[in-house]
Amino acid sequence: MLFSKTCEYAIRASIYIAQQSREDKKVAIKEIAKGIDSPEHFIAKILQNLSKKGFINSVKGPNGGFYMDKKNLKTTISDIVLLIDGESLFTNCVLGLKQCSESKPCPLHHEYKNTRKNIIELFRTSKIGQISEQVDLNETFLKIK
Amino acid sequence: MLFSKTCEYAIRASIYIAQQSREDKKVAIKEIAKGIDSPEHFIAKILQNLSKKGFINSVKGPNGGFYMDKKNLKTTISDIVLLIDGESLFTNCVLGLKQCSESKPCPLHHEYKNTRKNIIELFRTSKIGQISEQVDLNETFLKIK
DNA sequence: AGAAAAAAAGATATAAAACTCTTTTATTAT
DNA sequence: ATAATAAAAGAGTTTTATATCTTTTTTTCT
Repeated sequence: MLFSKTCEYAIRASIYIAQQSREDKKVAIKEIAKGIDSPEHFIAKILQNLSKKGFINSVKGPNGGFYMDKKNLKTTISDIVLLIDGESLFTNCVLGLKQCSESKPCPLHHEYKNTRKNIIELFRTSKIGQISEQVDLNETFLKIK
Repeated sequence: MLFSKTCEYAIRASIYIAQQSREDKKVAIKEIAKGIDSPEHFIAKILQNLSKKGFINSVKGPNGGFYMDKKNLKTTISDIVLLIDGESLFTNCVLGLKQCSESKPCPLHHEYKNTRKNIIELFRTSKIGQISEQVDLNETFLKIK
């Protein structure tokens, strides 16, 4: 697994919120949990965190909920991964060595270099807003039963 | 992280054993733990498992220890990952959807396809025996302090 | 002002991963 | 045969990730 469960949910939730936001809808936790098939209380915690860090917007009270403004629609997968899982996927040694580097490489360092570049590039260029469009067109899905 | 800690240790230990085996040395758990900088009792469990599944060879008693025969030197990283972490890295949806597929893809499915192919190819073609040669030549390292 | 809705915050519970310790079994050398 | 060595096996602990439950705060609507 590349991501923690928390991170998977965070990405899926962000895409869900983005999709609704493009129609100017705010969505409540309960709806998000259903929409991405995640535990309600768990995703609540995650949304709280995303909100505190400014990746999503929120309004309390009746007719409140979560949404994403123009700026936040430009958030990338990479941004979310960095927030939730930290930079380890992008920087840590694939074999878990603390000091692995170009000059003192682990046995997989050079072999893995290109793949890592691939991963970083992919997630850096994937914008939540853009991704959500495909979901809106029913080309891709956030939950599958 | 691509691998569990257990899997990282398993790979490093296998490479270490392979390296020593090419000089026809058997190695004890204690030496392996030192050689790859891992918790001794933890790696013991992992070696037990690798041995039971036939990926490494072992002999009990004085002058005993672990080694790899010709056949086992051909073991790939992929083989070890499959044994320890299972196939999830190679097959599971990157966003954690249970039913993600070509016909019902998650929002990252197509984007991630190539990267995944990369990962699989890399680990399928990386043989422990071959990797251990670079370590022997001090070109790459199993622990770095 | 009061009731209801919804997120924020805090505390707790459960499960899985990582790690440790102890006992047993097999092998070898004296 | 006995003692020593080393892996195998079993059981236990600690830590981290995942998930749940409860209370508080903010906002809106009547």
